[in-house]
Amino acid sequence: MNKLFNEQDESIAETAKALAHPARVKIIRLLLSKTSCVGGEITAELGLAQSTVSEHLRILKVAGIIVGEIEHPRVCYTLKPSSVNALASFLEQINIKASTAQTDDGLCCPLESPFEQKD
Amino acid sequence: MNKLFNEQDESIAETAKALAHPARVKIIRLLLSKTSCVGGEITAELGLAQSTVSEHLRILKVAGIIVGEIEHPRVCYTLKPSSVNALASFLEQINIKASTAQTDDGLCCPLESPFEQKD
DNA sequence: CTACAATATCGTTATTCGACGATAAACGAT
DNA sequence: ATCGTTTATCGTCGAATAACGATATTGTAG
Repeated sequence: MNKLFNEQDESIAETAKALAHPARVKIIRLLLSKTSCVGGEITAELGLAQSTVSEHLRILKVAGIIVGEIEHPRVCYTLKPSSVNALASFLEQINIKASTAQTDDGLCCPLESPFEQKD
Repeated sequence: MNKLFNEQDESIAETAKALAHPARVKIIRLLLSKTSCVGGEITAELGLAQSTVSEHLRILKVAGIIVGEIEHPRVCYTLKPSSVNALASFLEQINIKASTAQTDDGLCCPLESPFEQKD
C-alpha cells in the first residue's frame, strides 16, 4: 500500500521540500538577482563546500526549479518557474480562504455536526 | 558561527519545510475544503496514527500556518495565511523573473565576465 | 595526449524526520 | 470523584538529510 496521499499533494510537498533549506533559498535569490549565467560563484557566496553546493543544486534541478545548461567548463543555471506553480496556487488558496472567513481574531466556527464518528 | 544565512532565507525555508510533507499538505487542503471546525476527523481521513497526526498538526502550528483553538473536548484548527506570505511572494518573484527573461527554451545567458575569481 | 578548470559523484558521519504505540493531560458529564 | 472522549507528549526505531573531503568526470586548450 503506497498510496496514502494523492499525487498532487505529493508534488506540492516535493516542491516545498526542495525549498526547505536556507542554502537553496539563497541560491534561488542569487539566481533572481543576476541576469547572467551563474556558475561556481555560487559556491563562494554560500560559504559551503563545493560538493555541498553541488548537491543543493542537484536537488533544485531534480525538483525542476532550476535548469543547468552546460557551457564551457562551467554550468549555467536558470530558474524554471513552471515547477513552482502548483505550490504557488496552493498558497494562494490559503489566502483566499482566509479572506472569505475571518483573518485572525474571531472564533473559528460553529461546529456543524456534533462530530460524526465512522462507527 | 551560526549565521551562514540571513533571517529571511531561513524563515522562507522554515515555512517551506512545514509544507514539505504530503500529510501536512493534505491537512491544509482539508482545512480549505471545510467551513467548520476540524478536529479528529482529520485523523481518520489521513490514515495515520493519532499521535502522528497530532505531530503534523504541531509542526503546522509552530510554523504559524494553522491556529488551534480549544473548543470542548476537541481542538478547532483554522488557517492563518499571514505566515505563508513571505514564501508566496518569493515564488511570485520567481515567476516575474522568468517572464522577463525567457520561459523555457532559449539559451541561458551571454556570460558577461569570463568568470571572476575573488583571488 | 596531457593538463587544467569546473562540476558531479562517492563514502562517511552526525543530525533530523516520520511513524508508531503507550501514556498523560484536559475537561464535561454522570 | 470517576469515566469517557479528544488531543498532546514521550520513547523508540528505521530512514532520510546535510555536510565534508576525496575522487571521478567532462571538455577545452596547449
